Amino acid sequence: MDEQARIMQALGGVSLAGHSVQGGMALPPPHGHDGTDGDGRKQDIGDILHQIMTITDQSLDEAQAKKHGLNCHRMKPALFSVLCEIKEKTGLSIRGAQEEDSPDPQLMRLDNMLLAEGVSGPEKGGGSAAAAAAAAATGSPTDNSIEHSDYRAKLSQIRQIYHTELEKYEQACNEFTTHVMNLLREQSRTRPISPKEIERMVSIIHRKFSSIQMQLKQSTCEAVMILRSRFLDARRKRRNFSKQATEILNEYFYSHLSNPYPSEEAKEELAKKCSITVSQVSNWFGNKRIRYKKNIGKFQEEANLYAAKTAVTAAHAVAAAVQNSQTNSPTTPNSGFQMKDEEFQLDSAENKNTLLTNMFTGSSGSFNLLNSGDMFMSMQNLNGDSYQRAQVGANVQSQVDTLRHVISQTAGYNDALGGNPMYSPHGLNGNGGWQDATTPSSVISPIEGPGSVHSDTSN
DNA sequence: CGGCATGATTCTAT
DNA sequence: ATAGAATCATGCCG
Repeated sequence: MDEQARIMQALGGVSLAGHSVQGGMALPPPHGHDGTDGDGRKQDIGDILHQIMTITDQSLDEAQAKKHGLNCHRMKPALFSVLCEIKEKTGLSIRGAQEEDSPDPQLMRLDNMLLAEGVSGPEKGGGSAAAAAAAAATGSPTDNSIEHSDYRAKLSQIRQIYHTELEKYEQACNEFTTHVMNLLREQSRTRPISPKEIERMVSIIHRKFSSIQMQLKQSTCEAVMILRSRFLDARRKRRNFSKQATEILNEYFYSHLSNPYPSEEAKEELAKKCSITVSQVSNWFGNKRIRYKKNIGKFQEEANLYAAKTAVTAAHAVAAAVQNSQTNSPTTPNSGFQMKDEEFQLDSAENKNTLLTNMFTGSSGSFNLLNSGDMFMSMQNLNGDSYQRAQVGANVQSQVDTLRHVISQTAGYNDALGGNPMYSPHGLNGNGGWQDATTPSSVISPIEGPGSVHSDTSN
């Protein structure tokens, strides 16, 4: 554009002095220069070219002075009228080139996509905090923002680049437009330029710049598409959870075998613990429940393993609790989870219940896992026998009753244990479904007294 | 490479 | 909206 300006200036400044062409308008060749003396003409052209080439050497003042000189030239009005006349004749053909600027469908598509992807349009994010807020606003909890944080971060990066570039282009466009308009206005003193033409020139410039913008938008769209596909691929690609994560999930599953439906809070906690998403936790439990149910026998070993693990964990916890019982306020050991909801505390109590039962039945060293309600349930299902809860319940019950007393004096688990002395395994019923499947274990009535028979015992 | 394990997705029923 | 069930697709291991 510098060049263009220079040339325009050169033409405006030089052409009249050189008695030649001005402002791109064709003039009839001056008389006497009809090719008879080729050398002289070449000389003239050479002069003009030289002047054009050296125009940059002129100072601004020099150029202004020259321009002023031209404007004041006595022949200027005459030339101007000639130019007007010529323009009258040629103007029509120029008009024909005018076209309506209909909205480009491709550009519209790009715009729509950028808008849909949140690249253009109102500020939807930018920062991760804002992204999280947006996720929360759309109704999806923290899950989405975690899952998509990487995607969002990349998207916001693209967005930022896009806006920076767009701004740059707009600025450049405005600058150039202003410059051209000034030039044209300036030139309108020496040649006829209507405001409409200036307008047209501006629209041409804008079109050129919008085509550049379109390229930018296209590139941005491509970047978003690539990001998207990569993100989706990554999501589709299955990666096994870490061993630790699987362990944590299994621990929870088997310690809540009676009702393996973690609450939202529990899921979030598990997700955090396992460094996975909440939906992954949900998937895992969904898969686990169904696969466990399908083939309990296959999972028996695993169940035993985790029950033992849970018991050991609880053993440490209770041992600590008993040790500290004299001095400490009640603590809530909870199998490694930092759960604070009532439901989980109850389950923790269940674990202790198992442990203490084992301890008091003399099965030191190896745990009598069958005394765990959940484990019992597992065996029952494995054998396909009817659930003889009452018998075993009584067996456990006597021990638990003893223990309740001890515990109530030591760690303050009175409520939890008192509420569920039977260990109430809301387990698989005859139909192969978990009893009270949709009811969190926390709803296990704390009012039920010892020996009361839970409704699901009939299964 | 085959077969099983497992995480994800989809469809259906509630 | 959620769980169950079926299914897909990939990871892993012998």
